[in-house]
Amino acid sequence: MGTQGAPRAARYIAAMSSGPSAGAVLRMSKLFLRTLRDDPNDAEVPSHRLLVRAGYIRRAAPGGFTWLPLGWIVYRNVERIVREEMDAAGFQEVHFPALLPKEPYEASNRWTDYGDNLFRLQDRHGNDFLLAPTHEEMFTLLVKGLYSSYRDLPLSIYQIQTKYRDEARPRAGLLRGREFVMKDSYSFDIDDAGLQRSYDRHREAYITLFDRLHLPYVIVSAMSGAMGGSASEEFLAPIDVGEDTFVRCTACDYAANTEAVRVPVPAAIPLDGLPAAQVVDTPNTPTIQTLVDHLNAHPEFASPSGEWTAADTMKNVIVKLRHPDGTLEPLAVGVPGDREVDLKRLEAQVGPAEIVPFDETDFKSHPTLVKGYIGPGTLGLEGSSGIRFLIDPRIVVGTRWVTGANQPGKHVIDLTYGRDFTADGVVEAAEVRAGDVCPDCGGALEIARGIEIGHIFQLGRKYAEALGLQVTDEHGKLVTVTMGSYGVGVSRAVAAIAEASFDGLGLCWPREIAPADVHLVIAGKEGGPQRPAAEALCAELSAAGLRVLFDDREGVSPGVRFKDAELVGVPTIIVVGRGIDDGLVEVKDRASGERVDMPVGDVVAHVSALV
RNA sequence: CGGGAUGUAGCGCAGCCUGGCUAGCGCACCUGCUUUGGGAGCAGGGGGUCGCGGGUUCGAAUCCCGCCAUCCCGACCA
Repeated sequence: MGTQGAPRAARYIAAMSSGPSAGAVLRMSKLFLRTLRDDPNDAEVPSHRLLVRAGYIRRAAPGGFTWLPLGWIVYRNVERIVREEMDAAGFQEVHFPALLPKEPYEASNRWTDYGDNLFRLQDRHGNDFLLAPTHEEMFTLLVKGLYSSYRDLPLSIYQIQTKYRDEARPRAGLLRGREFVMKDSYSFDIDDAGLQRSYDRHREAYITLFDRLHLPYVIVSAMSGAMGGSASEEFLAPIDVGEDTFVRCTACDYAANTEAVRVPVPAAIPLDGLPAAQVVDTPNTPTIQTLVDHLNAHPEFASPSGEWTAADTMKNVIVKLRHPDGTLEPLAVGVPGDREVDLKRLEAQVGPAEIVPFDETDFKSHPTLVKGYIGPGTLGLEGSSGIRFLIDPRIVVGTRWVTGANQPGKHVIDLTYGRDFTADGVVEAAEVRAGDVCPDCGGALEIARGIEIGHIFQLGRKYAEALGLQVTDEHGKLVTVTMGSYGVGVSRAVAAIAEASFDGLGLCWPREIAPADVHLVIAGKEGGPQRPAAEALCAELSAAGLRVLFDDREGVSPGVRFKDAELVGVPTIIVVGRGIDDGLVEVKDRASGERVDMPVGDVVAHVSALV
């Protein structure tokens, strides 16, 4: 990505204000650091385990961590890189409070839509406040207060800020806390084309950013969830401890969050000549498996393919939607019987409503529903139950199904969509499986896990409308601004980088992220030539602008020093040991484990070339 | 929010079932001596509201009740 003149100045300023402290020396004899020999009991994922063991972070609260000196250096390196790339893209930094009044969030409905994940509190007067989970409302109001013309747009501004979410279950250390740092940007444009350009600029900036952070990523189509809005993509680091499940095509570059996967719609089948639907006795078959077994055990029910399978059946699942205003609405979902309804996918489609189970009491209040034998006849807004009925996209005109006949012990065979039944709409709620068909190329999909490290949204006009952000266009008419929002988990990125780079010995940082360029180790008898030689080398490295972590501790055995150096994960380890009598020191690459002896006089040039 | 497990020194753990001396071990820490290329040895030492609150008992780390926290699996979410 190219950088123009003006951004370069911004880059310089950012580097000056929070730069990587060229030439800094951290002496381990003085450093506030204690490494742990054992894994902390409560840490499960590698990044959490190693960051605690290596003395980078320490748990301070449920879902909250204290950064120790090494960790804080690493954190600031990540933050600096994020800032530099935002500035380079021409975005401007602002900073909001985290503690905010409720009113803007009431205007956007997020005070309620965000649910229990929002930290709410009151001041001494009983006024409601929140600890912001993201800042769409505040950015919108800020722009509204200052700008009023199309001439001022486009605009993209960002902040790097502590965010709060009352997670049901904080876990995995830095990967999911209740307090975390996020970079959030917002774009403001006059029209959809402008929004698309702003979105694309952020997308490009994120690609540059994550490349620079040495984070592997997959860009997947996503749902926008509680943020509202339409187009949305996630940057996922494909790492198994991640909590996001996504699919990717094994043949083309299609990738999507499971919630956003679109099922290819099959072609309709002509209705002419299809067999008529018939109601048949299927006693004691309330589940798909019992139904399929029964059909196969009775030859009079001839299957078109020779043998009945769950895929020949249609399963109708009833749930309730709880809308943000608290009202409950029953909803029927029809999916092929060989697939479960994925409640997460369903919820993503019907948001902001939540899914709650349809229980025995609900069945009693809907007497036309026969549990285990529910079928389209009773479903639908026009049906006898009046329950809205949504179906899987695979159920197209001409497809035939075995499904409930709305009588105990009876099913209907060859019930044909478009002839015998219809639905109120289509919904993507069936589970996604490995091997499913790619909607782009028809290849096979695979399922993988990832850590969400970035998320970009085209919000559209939701917030601008709710909060009245309008500007005059070139004709002097008021138009509502369209917005985008773009997040990067900064503190999470530290853990994600650790996850992407650690090995069996410890952390293994990319150089620009690492707390130092070199880890200088003294390995020799106290009083021997090693210490003075190491001190001299340390001074030279520092003078050359290299950041040095210097293990100058006394009375520490070489084994401990080596283990600590590997655990801490600085990319280059220099050992001043027994070779010093011949003027040699050992230079080891942390990642590859390669070590070479070289004349002490060559070290500065060697390491400088790596940086 | 459901199911399970756990909570004892900075970290890792034993003790609890079957209540009873001063609550113990390893690592880490302090002192001394030895050791110095892969988490050293010996000797001595400091450090504990046994998660919190209530109860039973002559007596509670141990038994009972409640709460909190942590981890795992679900549910939910950046």
